[in-house]
This record gives sequence, C-alpha cells and structure tokens, in this order.
Amino acid sequence: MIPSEETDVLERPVRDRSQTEARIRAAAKAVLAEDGFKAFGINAVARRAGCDKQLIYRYFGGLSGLIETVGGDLGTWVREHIPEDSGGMFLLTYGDLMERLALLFLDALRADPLVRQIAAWELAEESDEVRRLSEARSRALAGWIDRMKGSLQPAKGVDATVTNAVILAAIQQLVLASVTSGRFAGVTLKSEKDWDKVRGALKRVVHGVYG
Amino acid sequence: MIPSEETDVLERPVRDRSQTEARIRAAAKAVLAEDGFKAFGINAVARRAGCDKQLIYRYFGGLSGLIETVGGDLGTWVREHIPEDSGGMFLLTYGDLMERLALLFLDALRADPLVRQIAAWELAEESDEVRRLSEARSRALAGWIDRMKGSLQPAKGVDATVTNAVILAAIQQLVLASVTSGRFAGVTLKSEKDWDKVRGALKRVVHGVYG
DNA sequence: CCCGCTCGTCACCGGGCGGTGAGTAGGAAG
DNA sequence: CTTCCTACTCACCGCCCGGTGACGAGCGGG
Repeated sequence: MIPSEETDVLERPVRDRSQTEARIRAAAKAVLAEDGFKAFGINAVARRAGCDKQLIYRYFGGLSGLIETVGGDLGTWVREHIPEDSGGMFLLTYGDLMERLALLFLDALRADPLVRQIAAWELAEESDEVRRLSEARSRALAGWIDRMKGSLQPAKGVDATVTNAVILAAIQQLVLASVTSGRFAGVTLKSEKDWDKVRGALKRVVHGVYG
Repeated sequence: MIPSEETDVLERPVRDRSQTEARIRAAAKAVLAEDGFKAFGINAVARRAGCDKQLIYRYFGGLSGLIETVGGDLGTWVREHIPEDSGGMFLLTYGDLMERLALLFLDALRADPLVRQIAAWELAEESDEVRRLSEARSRALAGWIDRMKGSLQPAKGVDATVTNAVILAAIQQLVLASVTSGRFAGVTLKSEKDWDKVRGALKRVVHGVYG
C-alpha cells in the first residue's frame, strides 16, 4: 500500500490535549461497553483511542483516574436514559409508580451495555475503583427514585426500600443473565415476547406487594 | 532452613493418579471459591494442588476438561445443600412452598462461595465452559423445584415459571452484590438483621403474587 | 531565528499467563 | 539387579499485561 497524503493527514496526531482526553474517555467507555470489563485495561484503551498508553498515565494518572472520570460522566446517565416526568400518567398509587419505575429500569438497563458491564463488574471484583463506579451509579438511581416518587407513600407496614431493592435486583439479574446466557432459571430471555412475560410477572409482583 | 525428613516426606509426590486427580479437582474448587473466577487458571490450580500444571493437561485435557469435571461434581450440589423434604411442614398453598424455596435458596447461596462464583462468572463471561457449568447448576435447581412442588399448582392466570425466575433472580442478585459491595440499591446487606429484612420483603412479595 | 514547552511516540522492563517437549524418579514385574 | 511403565517435574516458548524513561515533533513566544 502506497501511503497517500490523506492517510498521512488522518494518522497525524491531533496535538490538542482536551480533544485527545475526550478520545481516551470515549475509548474507555467503548472498550468497557463492547469488550467487557475483563478486557478493560491500559493497553486496550490506548489501542482503541489510537494513541500511546503513556498519555493515559499523563492525563489521567493511570487506570484508576480514568475510571474515576468515567464514573463522573456516569452521574448523568440516569438523567439521560430515564425520563424525569411521569410520562403523562397520573400515578395514583405507589404501586403504579413502582410498576413504571421497574419497567423503565428494565428497558434502560437492557439498552445500555456500558451500565450493564459496570453492574456485572461490581459483582465480579471488589476494588476501590469499581466500588466508586458502582456507587456513583447507585447514588444516581436512588436520587432518581426519590425525585420521582414525590409525595406518594406505600402502605404502612411495608418496607418500601428493601422491597424496591428486591424488585430492582430481580430486574438487574435477569438483564445481566440474558446478555451472557440468554436464560435464567429455566426461562429463556431473548425475544421481546420473553420480556413481555417478564414485564407481566413484574407488574403482578409489584401490585401484589403494593396493591 | 535445614530440610528435615518430615518436610521431605510431605513434599514427596503421592504417585497415585486417582488421588492426585482428586487433589487437583479440590484445588480447582478452592481457587474458584476463594480467589474468584478471575484468578482461575492452569497455573493457579496447579500451584494450589502442589503439583505441576502438566498433570492438569494430562489428566483432564486442560482447563476446559477440568471445568467440566467440576460441573459434574456440581450436579450433586443441590442434593447436598437444600433439603429434599418439606421440613416437617404441611405446605398448604403454592405460596407457602415458594416462600420456603426462596428462603432456602437465599441461605444456601449465601453459604456457598463456589456456587456464588459460578453464578457471577456466568454474568461476566460467555464461553462454552462457563455455559456448561451454569447449565448444570440451573438444571439441578429446576429439577429440585419440580420435585419439591409435587402436585401443588399456583392460581390460574399466574405464570409460575417466570414469576419464580423473578424471585430467584432477586435473591441471586442480592447475595452476589452483598459479597462484593455489601449493599444494593441503597440497602446494606451485611448483618443478619439486614437479611431478615430481605426475608420479610421476600415473604411479602411471594404471598403477594401467589396468595 | 531559535528557544522552550507541550504533545506524542518508542523501546524496554519484569512478570504472569496458557501451552509444550524433553527428561527424571520410583515402584512393579521379570 | 535390570527393565519398563507410569507418575511427575523442569525448562522453555511466545504472548500480553501494567508501568516507565528517554527521545522526537511541532508550535508559540522571545
């Protein structure tokens, strides 16, 4: 292959620090989302960003700093992916609210490989970096729940926090399992029909506890 | 350190193939359970077993064969860890049955690091070996449910398979999250008091859907 | 023009990984 | 005692990892 002027121009480094930093950040998210946390590392990110790994050390102080930056970006994930309002519905009961929250969470998690990988990472490894990542995600989600529920209160005698955790845990587990194995506990999780069944079960569960 | 006769005896190889195979199998489970699936590999297992990794290739045909063997042993896990009978209770309703199943599954999973690691592994990676491992676990669990439920039937109109999957998914996710991060969705999962809250929420959920 | 600073690259290090071929030790059979 | 088979070990390969020190390339300010 004869090097043309165009490739020469394209392969020339940008020499713009902020732009390069952005490229590295984007590459980090892409590697994590597409190749999984197992493949996540200095070399993989640098390769993806098309620059030398030394720049990651210079600009972010190594992997941990880069992860921290990604976690910072993640704070906006909830706002980007889950609608803030009630979608034009009048949520009469706490059960209605939780049903809507559960279904939104299900679809949002299914659609976002980056957050899925972070969730799976959290289950696989305990390190400070991962912990900070998942804590950012967890805090954002909790804040969103608080904001959304407004003045609605569950029936007395029901520990809403723990019950909601159970429901969200079920959703997260099913979504994570669907990606890698496509099934859980004898239930296939592939087609949209499968997910409709899950939605139905979730609705029944939610209204079973909250009325 | 002067080599004593005792250490000499202890470090001497066993020269008994079946016994060495058993040592390797035990080492594999120990590495997986204690160090996690990330650390699982030929070198780690051989180091743990105190023999050369070559033996793993010779006796098991490499890592995949060894994993398969572990999966085979896993088929007996359910029978070992979850009681077959109804614990002297008369399970009058399907809801009672599922409550008991849920609580048993919760405790069994909390107590078994090996199975926890396999479950986490399944969420982190998609490979044939891991798939076979988790399928063995899944099949065993499903068979146990079938055996236990006997002739009890849930209320009509409720998809018991999917609903049960939702409940088991919640339990698995909460247990896995508790090990690495000690919390999920704002709920701390450390003390037995925390788990009592979870048990309460699970009971409410189960009897909410099944009556 | 050249200095100096920043952006970027390259080569290299030690170490752990999965994988393999060649060689050793030790007990049973003759 | 020798033979032979089997259990077992050792040394080595190539690869990729995270991490670092030294070197060039380009651009703005004197």
